[in-house]
Amino acid sequence: MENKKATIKDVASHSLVSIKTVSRVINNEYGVSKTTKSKVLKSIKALDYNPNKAAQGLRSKKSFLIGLVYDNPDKFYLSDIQSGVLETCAKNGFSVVLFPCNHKEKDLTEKLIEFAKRTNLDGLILTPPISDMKELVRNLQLKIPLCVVSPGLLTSNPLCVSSDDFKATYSMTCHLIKQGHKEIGFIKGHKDHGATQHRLDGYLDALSDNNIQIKQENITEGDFSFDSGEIAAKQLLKKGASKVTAIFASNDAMAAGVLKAAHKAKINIPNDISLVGFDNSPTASQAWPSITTIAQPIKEMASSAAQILIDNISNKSEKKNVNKVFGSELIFRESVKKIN
Amino acid sequence: MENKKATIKDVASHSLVSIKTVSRVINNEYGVSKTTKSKVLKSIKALDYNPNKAAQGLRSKKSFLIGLVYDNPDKFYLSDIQSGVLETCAKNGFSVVLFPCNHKEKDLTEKLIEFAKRTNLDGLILTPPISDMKELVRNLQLKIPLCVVSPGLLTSNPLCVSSDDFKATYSMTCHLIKQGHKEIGFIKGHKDHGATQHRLDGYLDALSDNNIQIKQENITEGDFSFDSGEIAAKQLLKKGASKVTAIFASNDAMAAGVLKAAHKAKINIPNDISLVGFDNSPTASQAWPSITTIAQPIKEMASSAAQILIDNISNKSEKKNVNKVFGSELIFRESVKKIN
DNA sequence: TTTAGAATAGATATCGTTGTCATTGTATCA
DNA sequence: TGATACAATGACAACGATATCTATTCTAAA
Repeated sequence: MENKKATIKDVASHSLVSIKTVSRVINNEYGVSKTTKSKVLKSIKALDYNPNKAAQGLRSKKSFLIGLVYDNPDKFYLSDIQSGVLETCAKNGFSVVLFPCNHKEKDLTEKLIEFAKRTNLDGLILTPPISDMKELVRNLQLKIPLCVVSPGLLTSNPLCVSSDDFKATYSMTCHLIKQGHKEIGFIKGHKDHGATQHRLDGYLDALSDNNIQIKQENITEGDFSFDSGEIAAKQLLKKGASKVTAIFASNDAMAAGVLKAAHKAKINIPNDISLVGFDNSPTASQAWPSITTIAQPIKEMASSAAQILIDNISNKSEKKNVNKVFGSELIFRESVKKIN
Repeated sequence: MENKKATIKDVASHSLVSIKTVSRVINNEYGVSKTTKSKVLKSIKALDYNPNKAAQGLRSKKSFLIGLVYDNPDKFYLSDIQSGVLETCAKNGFSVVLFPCNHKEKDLTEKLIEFAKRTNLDGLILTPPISDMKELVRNLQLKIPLCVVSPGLLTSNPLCVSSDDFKATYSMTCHLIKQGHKEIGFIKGHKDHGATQHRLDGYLDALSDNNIQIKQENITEGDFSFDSGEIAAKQLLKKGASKVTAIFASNDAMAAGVLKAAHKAKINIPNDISLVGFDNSPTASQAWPSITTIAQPIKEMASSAAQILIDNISNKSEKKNVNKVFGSELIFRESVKKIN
């Protein structure tokens, strides 16, 4: 049978110091001599001691719990976000509480506050499209430490990690142009996502900068879902397959939808039409043909968000405005063909 | 500004009862009159009181935390598992702590025990392939309440939810046979997953029961990954496309791999070869052609696992052996064609 | 009426930590 | 040498709930 769990008292008497000193060692506090510290550490190991989180939390008014808020149907994206946050939190002795939600819900702000209070969270990480909701972010950050991931617009929120969607889409569009494409269809993302506008802007600016006329009929609505990609593709393609020579889908799921539509319409990709996506999800590499796309370090971003948030919670030091921006990478595959 | 959070004392003095009575109300304990109860509940609402989990946990030696252990590359599967567990835990006032791991890790049992101790978990939910590790399950359940999801073999573990993989694969194989297929290729799953054997057995028994000869060359290895499906398909197909008329992949990811291999080899599905998968993941519905597959109520299973575990933790009553079995559903799509 | 037992309520100890403040020891300075 | 500063340490209260044990009130049966 297991012995009872060791407490700080056991460690204290084992190493012949006061419990306060043990506490100091546990929390890496200032004012413990090296010899005492190593003595205590030895006892901790010998007794297989783990601080009781409940007691720590009760006394220090912390819960060591961070909430991860999301409303994103993309499982691949979510999975990366989760593992990034998870790893960093674990490293810092924090646990993660998931909060899936519906960003269209009316009382979302209240629900989140209620959730944070009920669960006694130390902080919250918001992912798109929740991080895009300016008003919500503003209200929420008055109540609880926040770190937002890829917000649509730079808000007044002090803690933030973001990606360079504009630059990435711009580069990719230039790449298509360099491959000889001039009539490039574009499928927009979900209108509630900040990234949607950034990606569109990258596309538009690249066209302008290359003196290519922007045509509204080449730009279609989508919502980041596979189905919306398929529908949008039908629209772009029915205007005569001769029209657009390439399609830029705002994410890989929609690009996969385009692929399906093309298959159905017996349009060959990339021979008839080139295709690019965004996200570098497995969908893109597993499709046939494999899809040229843009990779962002989602996991690193999430990891970084967690670290920034934890530092902010733990540090009594001044709160700086942090906004870490991550770069993207173009991934070239089979779905793009040079023309002319 | 927010007032300080209300404590049980505030509620007690607000409703003019003792803190113990409030505690009784919170915990739905026996021995509080209806009038007192409603009075207290009113105060709780009025003061917007939430019990402090840390204090509750400290005193009652519970953490209200459940660990979800997984090592599964299938994001869709995981996502369903997570949301099922999450919902049920939230409903019961529990939080979920995720524990991704590597099932091949040597000291996994120790790591898990360490994790459970450090985080002070009240219970653990194990998913495949961790739930398939008999030895680990046996050792672990001595230390902490456990609920296993879809274990390969019925262990002595009292808490368990499982699916009828055998029956499902059997039915689907019979379906293929009814469509005129006799040479049916089969791609096995990862050898460490219990489901792998069950699914194979369903296939084998269906062939036997229909007096179809079992051919070892029609059965290939796989590991549930897209790539392994593609490789296995190449094997099955190179033996002359005339050989097998249908392929049964043990999951959808591998079925998608088969699809890619077929595309590359200019083999038309379903006209040249029929294809079925297992899992009913989005992969199957979004593929072109869409893939006939088998749906299991993963989310419900996960939800049920959480409920069973929580009941077991909370109930002082006798611990029954629980093994809830869930049925499957055949989903017919475009990838199967009747022949002859 | 009496009384047993159920229903209800309260006083106080306790869980395992950290916070506050006091005390000790030791090196440095005038 | 004595004063002083500062590092190192400890005693004890407090966090907010539940557990235990005791006391009161109410109800219904004897």
